[in-house]
Amino acid sequence: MPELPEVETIRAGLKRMLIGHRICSINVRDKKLFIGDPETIKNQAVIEIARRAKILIIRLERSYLLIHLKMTGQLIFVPNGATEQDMVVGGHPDPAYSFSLPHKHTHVIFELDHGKLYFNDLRKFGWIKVVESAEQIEPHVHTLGPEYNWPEFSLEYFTKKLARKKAITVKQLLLDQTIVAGIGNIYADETLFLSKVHPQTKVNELKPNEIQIIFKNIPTIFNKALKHGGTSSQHYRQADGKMGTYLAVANVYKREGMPCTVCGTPIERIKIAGRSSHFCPSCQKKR
DNA sequence: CACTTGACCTGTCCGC
DNA sequence: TGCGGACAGGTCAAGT
Repeated sequence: MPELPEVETIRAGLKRMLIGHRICSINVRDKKLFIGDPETIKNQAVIEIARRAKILIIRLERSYLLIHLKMTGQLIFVPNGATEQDMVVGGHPDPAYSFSLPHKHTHVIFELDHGKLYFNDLRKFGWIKVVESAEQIEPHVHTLGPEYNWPEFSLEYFTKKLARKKAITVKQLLLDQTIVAGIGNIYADETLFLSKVHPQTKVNELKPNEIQIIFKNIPTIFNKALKHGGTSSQHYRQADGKMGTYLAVANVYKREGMPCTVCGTPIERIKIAGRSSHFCPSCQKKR
């Protein structure tokens, strides 16, 4: 679930809370999710926190921590002196999705001089990796396409990339991280709704004006999601444990059977290449 | 090379 | 109530 807006929200939160603080100790409870030697990052201060696509890059004095949350990963910081009540985070209307820390899905605990950073991941797809130089980050980012707000992500670039695709649908295209980095299932659906393009439309059937509209709507959706602190349907939480609020303003994602916000037609859900895809059959006509 | 499928995990939900 | 199976969806390796 963490897509670009979610990871960026976590990055901003961690930056606010962790910069300048020192890692005192690391408790790795599941070694499978932690690549590298935890001892090497001990006593290093946090210098900067960056992001590339859905990967968090925490720069320490002599090392980098790379973190991918995949689907159910969480990074939550709890300051020293937090009360028992502060420890119960989540804020989900269903108490089953609120929790205190640590719990059975807490796999790594970073103890800093002013509090603890918890890495939780129900499905254990996420990972944390320690590297010693910027060069060692390269293998993890070299296949990624540009960020949505880089000058490299131009209409010309986007059109050119599309021209090399044939068989795939526009939904699959948006999920392809080598074209533009950071889009996942939620914002692919939301972008296509805003663009009035059916998710099953083949890439080589897109009209030039549709390509232009999709290109323009990618930043629109990302910026809207960032404003809402991301989408918390279940697991995603911000770095302070709070939920994101995008779901309340989503047009199609998780709205199967509910009326389209534009025309009232019930939203439909279909499978495209194994992923669920939500769309309005009236606003997004198939062809 | 373009594209598809399966694997990685664990919890929830649905139908019988 | 229990139980099997589908589903959640980011990414990569392996297969076509």
